[in-house]
Amino acid sequence: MPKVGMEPVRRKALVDATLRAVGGHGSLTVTMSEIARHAGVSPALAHHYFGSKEQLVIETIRSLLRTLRADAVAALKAASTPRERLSAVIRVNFQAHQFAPETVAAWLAFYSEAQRSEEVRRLLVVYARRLNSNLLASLKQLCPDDRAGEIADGAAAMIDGLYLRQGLKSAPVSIESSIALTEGYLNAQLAAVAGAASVDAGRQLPVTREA
Amino acid sequence: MPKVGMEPVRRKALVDATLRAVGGHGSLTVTMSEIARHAGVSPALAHHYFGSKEQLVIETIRSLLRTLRADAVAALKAASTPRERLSAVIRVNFQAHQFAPETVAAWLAFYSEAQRSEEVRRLLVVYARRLNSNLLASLKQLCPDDRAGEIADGAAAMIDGLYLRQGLKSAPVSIESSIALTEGYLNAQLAAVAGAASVDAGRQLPVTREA
Amino acid sequence: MPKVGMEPVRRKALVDATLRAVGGHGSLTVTMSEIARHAGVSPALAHHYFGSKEQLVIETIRSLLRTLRADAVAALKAASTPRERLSAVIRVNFQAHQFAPETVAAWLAFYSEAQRSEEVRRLLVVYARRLNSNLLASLKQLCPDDRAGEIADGAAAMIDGLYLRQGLKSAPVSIESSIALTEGYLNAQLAAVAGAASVDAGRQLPVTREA
Amino acid sequence: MPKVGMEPVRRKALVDATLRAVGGHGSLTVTMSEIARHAGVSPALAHHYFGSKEQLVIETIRSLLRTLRADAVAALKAASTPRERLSAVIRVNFQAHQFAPETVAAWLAFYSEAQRSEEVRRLLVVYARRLNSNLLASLKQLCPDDRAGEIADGAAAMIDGLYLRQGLKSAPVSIESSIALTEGYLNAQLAAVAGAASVDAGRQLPVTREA
DNA sequence: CATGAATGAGTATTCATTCAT
DNA sequence: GATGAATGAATACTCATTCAT
Repeated sequence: MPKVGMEPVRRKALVDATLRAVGGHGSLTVTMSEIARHAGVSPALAHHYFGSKEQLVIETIRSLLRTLRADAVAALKAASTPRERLSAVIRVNFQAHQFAPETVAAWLAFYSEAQRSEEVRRLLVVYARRLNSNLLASLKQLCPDDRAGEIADGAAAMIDGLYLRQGLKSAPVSIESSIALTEGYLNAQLAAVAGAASVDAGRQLPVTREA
Repeated sequence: MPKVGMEPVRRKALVDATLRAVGGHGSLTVTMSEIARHAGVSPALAHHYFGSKEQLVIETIRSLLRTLRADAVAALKAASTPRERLSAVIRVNFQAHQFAPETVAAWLAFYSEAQRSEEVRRLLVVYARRLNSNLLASLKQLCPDDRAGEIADGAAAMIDGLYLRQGLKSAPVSIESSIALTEGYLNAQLAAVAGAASVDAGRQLPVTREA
Repeated sequence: MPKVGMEPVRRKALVDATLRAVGGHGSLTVTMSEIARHAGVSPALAHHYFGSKEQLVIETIRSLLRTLRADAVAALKAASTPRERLSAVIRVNFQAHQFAPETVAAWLAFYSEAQRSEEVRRLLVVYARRLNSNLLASLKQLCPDDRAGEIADGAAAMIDGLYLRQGLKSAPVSIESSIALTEGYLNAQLAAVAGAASVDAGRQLPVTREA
Repeated sequence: MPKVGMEPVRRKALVDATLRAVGGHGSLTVTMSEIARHAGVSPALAHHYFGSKEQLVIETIRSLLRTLRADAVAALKAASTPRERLSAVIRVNFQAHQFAPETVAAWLAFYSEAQRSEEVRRLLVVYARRLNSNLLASLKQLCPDDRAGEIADGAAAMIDGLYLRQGLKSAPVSIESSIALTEGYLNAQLAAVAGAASVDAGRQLPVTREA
């Protein structure tokens, strides 16, 4: 006996099932039947709610990004200095759930799908831009704008690369090491900027412009 | 009009066609027919020479890695100092052919496939290890072993991450910027090591051990 | 217009269609499409319900053997003496449906398949054993055990051989002749046993042990 | 360097290879490539000499029957009485080579093929008729014509049936048992005829009409 | 709300056969 | 005389999707 008000429950179950199935399988070649089985419903129901596999996948990516954004917002709120905010961003990206092999595998599959689906590509670009701008906002308070942009690009690339290697499973880079590596990058780059700044101190404004 | 001695010609044509087709399509869901069409032969011939799609894909990855290795060997030979060798490794990875959107897309597809095919995973792990050890060999001549390991991991991650972003196409990180970013990372890390070394100069051997 | 509860209907239709198609074609090289057409459904549905052609064939053999067993059980129940039971077994094997050219052709195809499929071989061995033991049970009540075994083997071989010839179509051995031939074999063998027994009467127990 | 006069050599090699391959595989689904490999030549050569797979198979059956006939002729020549000739026929059919699992499997495959190929059917019918007439010729010298016909049919069926069971491999009927069973059948039937004849002695001519 | 039933459109793979050399 | 090269046609099997219930 079908109950009313099941729609949000089913939608969430299907989205979660998709993430799990795609993650477990490592690609979007999972069948709708398998996804539906994970969610404990019939494949027909998945179509009923999402219209197509493509849409279900897109909703799943959206959901993943939503979570990531919420986590980032929460972490940023708890940080008080620019440097702390940078660490917060890094921590969020490497938190256990995101860095789990399953999730990483799903990310990979989505990146791959981005080659074909314009909408998926757009979503991933949005994610990439947000990561960059999160880093940039804090970095601009610690160094000149042009350097900030470079460092943000470098840090973002390193984060993504650490994900990629995690996807190969055999990579010996743990969560802690990943965080340490990224922090180390930021420290070294900021130190270099600071060193240059102190040399140039007579001609240039201090780069730290804490709001 | 069949001619003798076509086997190597066809094999190469098919491997190239696979790279192109997978790259263009962004995933291994390309059909054998499409690959064969790219190579100007019938799908049956692809099976005749490679036995299965899986094997054709594996040969294609092997071929890609072979090229990359040959390029690396050549570049390393032309470099004379450890620091130059590091730059050589970076340059090879970002050279135009490797960094072309098509090739990058193919790489992504292969990484995704690694989740399912043990053999593909093994090949990619070999590549990852080689990149690391290429960096490591030079770094160990410029800084203590433990730091060398960390810097190698960081640089490798950054390289892979820059690839990933390249795959999204909308990323504004050009070949030159990618190289600059990675070089910047190495410079900053090595500078940090050198700074620490000069501070510790009384207790520690100089880290530069140019052969 | 899909109706619920169709599964058993479709399964039966497909099994029947397989028997007909294999029988008509004389070998398992019939295509799934042809079988499905016989059953009035799509090839995809056959796969949906049976998973593979191999399984569909196996289910078909199982069904054929099930029918044969049920017929044998019924016929044996109606017989009261050992000799009548022997006749019942013979009659069942040569009844019109089993001896139809189509069914015989299917049997041949299955025997041939037994060379490749272990499971098919097992099923046919089960059938062969059952035929033997059906004959043996009655024969043991009419003659010594060792003779009973031989006669059972001979009768079973004759039955199978008559099938084989029926498969060639041009053989002029009708159902009635087939039955007469097999009955004749039993009569002659049992007569020989009886003759020998009466000669040995002084030294040996009577072999007839009617229950 | 191809040699002249190879044609008969190649033809024989291919026919033998076909028998072996079909026997080993248990059906005509063996590929031409496999047959050719067995014969140590290219598939193209098989076509060159036989035109098609169908023709190669037919030639193979023809060759098998030719051998069988030659063996029968030789065996019959060595026998002097009708009863000995019957034994000779039986012995030939169960001689080691004919009764080898591989050969039996090939026979089965041919019987199955007879459902589709008119020419194969004709060949097998010829074989069946010859077996019958070989038996019949001798039987007619030992009993009245109508009884001779029945006994020949029975004996032929039994021989074929023993082949069929041999094809299932698990059948415990050895060459010797098979011969004994068939001889036993003939003995019992002939004894029955003789018994009836002696009873009818006053009205009927003696059935033994040794030439 | 939910699903069993059903299929069309595809896809890798196989294989007998052809042909230029 | 012999074969490597090549393919068209076929076939089992898959899967997203639809629809009546």
